[in-house]
Amino acid sequence: MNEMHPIRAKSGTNQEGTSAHNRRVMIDALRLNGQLSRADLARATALTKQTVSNIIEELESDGLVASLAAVRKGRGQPSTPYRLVPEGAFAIGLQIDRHVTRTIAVDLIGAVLARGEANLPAGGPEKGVGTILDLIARTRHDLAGIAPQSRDRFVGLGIAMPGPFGIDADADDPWMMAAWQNFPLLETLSAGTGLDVRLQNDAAAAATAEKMVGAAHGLDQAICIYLGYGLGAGLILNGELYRGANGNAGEIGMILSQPRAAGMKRAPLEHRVSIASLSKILGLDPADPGLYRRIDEIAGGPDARVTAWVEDAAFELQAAIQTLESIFDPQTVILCGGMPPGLARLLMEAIHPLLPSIAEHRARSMPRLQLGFTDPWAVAIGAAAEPISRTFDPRFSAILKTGTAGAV
Amino acid sequence: MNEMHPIRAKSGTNQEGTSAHNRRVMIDALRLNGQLSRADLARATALTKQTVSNIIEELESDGLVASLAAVRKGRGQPSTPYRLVPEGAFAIGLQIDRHVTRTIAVDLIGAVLARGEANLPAGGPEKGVGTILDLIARTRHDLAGIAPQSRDRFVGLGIAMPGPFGIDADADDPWMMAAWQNFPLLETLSAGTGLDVRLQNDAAAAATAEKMVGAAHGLDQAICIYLGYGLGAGLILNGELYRGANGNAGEIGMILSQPRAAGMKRAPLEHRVSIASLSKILGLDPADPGLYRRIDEIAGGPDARVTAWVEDAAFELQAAIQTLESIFDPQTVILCGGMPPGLARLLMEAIHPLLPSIAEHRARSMPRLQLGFTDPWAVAIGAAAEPISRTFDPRFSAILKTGTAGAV
DNA sequence: TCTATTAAGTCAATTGTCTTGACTTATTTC
DNA sequence: GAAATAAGTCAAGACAATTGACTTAATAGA
Repeated sequence: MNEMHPIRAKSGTNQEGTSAHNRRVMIDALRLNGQLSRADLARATALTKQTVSNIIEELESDGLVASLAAVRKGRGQPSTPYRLVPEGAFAIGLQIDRHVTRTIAVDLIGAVLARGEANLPAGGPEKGVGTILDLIARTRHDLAGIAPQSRDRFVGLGIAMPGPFGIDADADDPWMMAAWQNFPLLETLSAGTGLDVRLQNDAAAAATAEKMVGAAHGLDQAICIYLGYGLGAGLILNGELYRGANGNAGEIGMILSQPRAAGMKRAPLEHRVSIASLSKILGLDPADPGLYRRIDEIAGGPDARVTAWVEDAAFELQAAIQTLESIFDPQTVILCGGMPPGLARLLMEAIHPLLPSIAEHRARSMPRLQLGFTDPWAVAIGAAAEPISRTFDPRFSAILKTGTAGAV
Repeated sequence: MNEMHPIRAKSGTNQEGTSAHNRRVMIDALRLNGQLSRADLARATALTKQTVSNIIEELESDGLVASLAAVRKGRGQPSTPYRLVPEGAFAIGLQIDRHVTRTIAVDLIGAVLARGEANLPAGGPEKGVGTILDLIARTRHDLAGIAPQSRDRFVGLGIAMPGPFGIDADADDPWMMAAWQNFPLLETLSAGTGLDVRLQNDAAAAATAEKMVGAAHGLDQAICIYLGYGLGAGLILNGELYRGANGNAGEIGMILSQPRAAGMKRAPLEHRVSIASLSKILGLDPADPGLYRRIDEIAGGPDARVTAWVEDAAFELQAAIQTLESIFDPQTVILCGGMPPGLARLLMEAIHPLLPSIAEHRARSMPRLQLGFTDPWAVAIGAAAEPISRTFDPRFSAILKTGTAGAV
């Protein structure tokens, strides 16, 4: 029917989908609980002992899990716990951040094994791609020195860069991020590295990092506010990063804040709450490689400009947090970003007390707001964690026949 | 391991999960495309013809799908299209809305077959439950008159009432909604009706209605703003209603709007954008059963109070829509609610032009904002649609062994 | 110290579901 | 009228989880 319109339908599944899901569930359970016996896994996943045994045997021969010494605990045969093998998989993360690009190599458990950094030449992607490919090659080489088995065990290359994507960007953007967005980056890097390449915005990457090895580890509903050069949020909903219809979900920096007084105009939140805005106030050059150190110095000794910025940013963040809580009803909100830890602490202090919200409910067992990574490398780590997550985390689309199944 | 802490893990799946998913996918495809042949279904779902044939045969013998006359279209054997059988399943929806309660009976395709309404007696749930059970019984009786087969084909009872849930509510709430929330409603109604009972807030129910039979039909990423006595949003993310950690996602009425001038305090959005706030301004009694008619009359003839409220509400809604677009990057935003259509039109006009946002992207093919149901019955329809959706729509949790699988 | 109990884990057969490839049927095109 | 095309069926096969009995190895209790 409907020759004209394509038929809209979700994909079906089969035994392969079942098996792939169950393998992912095992890995996820080991990631969350550290180590579990086959019997533990059977109970936790509602599968039978036999099924778990078969899957674990497979995963072991694939080099993804390994057994530990048997433990005696009470009556019955001692159990043999299993753990993830860090060297079971590797991924590369690439951050493209205006004037600088960073690479990170991580293993299956998200541990950072190698990193690299380079300045991006002026002139946009045509020139920058060479630098990037060199940097990736160098990082892979470094990684091969530490973990020779990595050569055959890459699951992908994750890229993080500032969003939003697919929007006609400001012409006056000095960093030519618009040019980067229009450049066929995925195709070029896929061809240049032979890896499976995906793109996410930097806030999403930061959230991926928090989920894999940070404050959101084990949480299924968490909102990560990422305060870097810009402002964004990574949305972890039902255990997965939410991307929206066009991959631009979480662009809270583009929210227009209400005019605060008559005559004031609505302005994007990012204009008040970002390292870019702070740099502007401090008269610093955002291209300065030592920017973070400079900000750290200035923020350390009391500085009226910093205090005013913090107050203003905190005012907006209070509202943003209250808004996000009202909309998402998350388990927690995590503030992270590429900023000096001292500045992050000032912000956290200024944000408290939080505005009242539905987050103040009876069942709360976790702080409403937590501080996540403030390391400038967190985005690159998240970029690297994305292929690991995509390949090994249980998710709906991994079950479907046409879903991007990954390789588990 | 970890005797103290329960093991955290997702559930595994098996052949049953596979089969259940594939059945749901078939039903979903027929719902979206109206009618499809087995071959169409095989192509659309990536399953084999044989598998589709087996599943369709089963669904047909279960009375959920039926064949239509064969159609010749080009070379090859004519195809036999299948469609959903409306009488294949039925559900009851119950709306509890302060002074009034409504019931709706729908079939598999979401068509309304019976409805009922009653005033809720003062005195809260202890007294109200009797009224409700009577009303449900009456609706089931009416339905049995139209569709005798409904007796054996109920998939559940969906309840919608104002949220948020689990929050210590205002003591000065004149409608005793807090008492309703503390009352063991699900248990009582489950025992009283023998049906599977679920609860959602009214905005979520409105979104469920839009998804099943309204403006969000076939959309996977849509935000429904529900403007009724209160204000809320129903979030359709990846084709499913998002509930948040505690079932309170979408409570945008609780967002504290920024002070608009020095000296003004932050106030919940709901205080400006709701029928409650309009009633207050107009000096109307919200308990008046004729409230909507009265508002319609007043809004019809130019009225300065209405104009001022519309302007104010539209100002806030502009910001709310821009915020939601920035956060979710949805395909569209739908404004719906329990208000006179004339008022809805005034609001829609006043909201335009929309504030700029990432929704203005290159690939846009749908209006950023659409008007959905303004029928006061929409929430009850959505409540009734929820069990249908839960039972027949493809979703992750339906695949899992311990997921609430429903009965497909 | 011996025995019963408990729990982990394996073995072999079974079941349920999708897949495969050949086949039948019905229609249009040339 | 023959060839091409597409829908749909048949029967055997493949795959993955399940079942129930069994083995192994520990502790608890008499």
